[in-house]
Amino acid sequence: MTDDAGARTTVTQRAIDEIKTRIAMGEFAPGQRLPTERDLAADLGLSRSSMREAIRALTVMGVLEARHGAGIYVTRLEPGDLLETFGVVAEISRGDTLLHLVQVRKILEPAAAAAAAARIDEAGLARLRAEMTAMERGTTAEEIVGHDLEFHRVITEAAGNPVLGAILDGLNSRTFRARVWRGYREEGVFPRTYHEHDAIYRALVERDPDGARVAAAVHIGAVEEWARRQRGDEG
Amino acid sequence: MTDDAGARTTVTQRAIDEIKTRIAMGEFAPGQRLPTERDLAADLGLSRSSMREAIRALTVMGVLEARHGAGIYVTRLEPGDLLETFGVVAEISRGDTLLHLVQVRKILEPAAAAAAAARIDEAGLARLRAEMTAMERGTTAEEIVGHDLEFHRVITEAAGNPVLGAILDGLNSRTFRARVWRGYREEGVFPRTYHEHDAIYRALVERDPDGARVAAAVHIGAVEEWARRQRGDEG
DNA sequence: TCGACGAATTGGTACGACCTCTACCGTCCG
DNA sequence: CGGACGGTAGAGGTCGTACCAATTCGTCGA
Repeated sequence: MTDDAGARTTVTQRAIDEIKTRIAMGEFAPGQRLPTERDLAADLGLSRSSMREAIRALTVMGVLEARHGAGIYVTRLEPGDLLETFGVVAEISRGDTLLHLVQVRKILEPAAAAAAAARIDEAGLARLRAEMTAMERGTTAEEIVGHDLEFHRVITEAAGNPVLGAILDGLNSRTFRARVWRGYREEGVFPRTYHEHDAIYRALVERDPDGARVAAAVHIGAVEEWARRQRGDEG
Repeated sequence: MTDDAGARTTVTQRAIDEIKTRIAMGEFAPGQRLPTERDLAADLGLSRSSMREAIRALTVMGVLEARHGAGIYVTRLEPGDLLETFGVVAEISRGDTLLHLVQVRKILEPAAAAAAAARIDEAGLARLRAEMTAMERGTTAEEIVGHDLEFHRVITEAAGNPVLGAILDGLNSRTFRARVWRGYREEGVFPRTYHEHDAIYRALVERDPDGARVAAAVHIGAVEEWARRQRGDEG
């Protein structure tokens, strides 16, 4: 994909690619400050307006960070920064895509649970216990969902793969938000969720990767079933 | 997550969120045409420059598509459109993150292969055969990598989950693969790769999900091993 | 009837002006 | 002498206008 020599492409797009390339080449290192918008525009031979569009795009992508009055900086380029847009995808998606999202989660979450079983420490287990009880005691749907989300976040963190964690974070946000709107308790899903979480927790305590994998698969399977029923009448 | 009433946030960011929300709410449907930049800016009470930045950001995200002279349209909002930025992550990432990316692929690819085993048709199998022979006959690294990429794409397509396919596509982005293969050739791994692909292919022919899963895991495992060795010494 | 021209529309680019926030530095007071 | 205050230059944020370029579509002429 050699850039076709400035052919039919917008100036802004070229600027985006240029900056991206310079970062990939190591010319702009993580955390480093970039030249000013004005200098950068002059350097690439385009107007500040266009340069700003390019910078904004890269900012949304999580590659750059603009600090008012201070300058433009390259982010740390960690998965969490770069995969933030993943959550947006989940939020905008509708219909069958929602189901597909859950199915991907059904693949990743068990793997994360298995990895976590081999690595989680006592502090992590304690956090899981705390989230579980907090979830039981929660009153508002939003509160309960928040602890549910945190429960999963602790596990993905313990899995030790930030990329995996960032993806699952994005995947979860949508599912859980939907649950808030729908009202969690209908159909008595809440107690079942507790037991599923408990099963995952116990497997982690026993450092049983396969047990954790299965328990997580069961849990997400239930979510998938829920998503399948909801399909189509949302968004 | 109620938008904090125009607190400390830039005008452009508000515009991005506003459009995003309207799409999520269904006010702007996939494929639909939006008002003109000028109207949109007036509607949200900001300048056209700022509105353009917002639109550009959403364009890069794969949510909008601007057609010169024609107008701005919402994309089909399919996973392939939205997850295009995922490839950027792979292009920019370095060090440990590269390893983490491969590890995620190691989770997803076997699952995709297993799903494909149950669904792939004769045409798909024929394409796999074609890519394998083309890869054998290829001369340049780029050519070979292209067929390798296509081989995997056929499988993920057959898996029937566009989200999964889009993620794996991003993980396998050209630049990323090019970097992998650059080092690969020196070690004469080509023949081994062929055999690994062949193992996957045979499992698919026999409609053996578990066989396909294992074969794919072995294949990606080799890539992971390579990434682990390369870790750290690449810009 | 149909094709070509041209005006209106719409995104793309460029300046230039001004505002707001940040960081830095010199001065003044304790 | 040292820390707090305040000013100032520099950077991003916003705005408005003007003009370019691609598309669209209606109109006019062959």
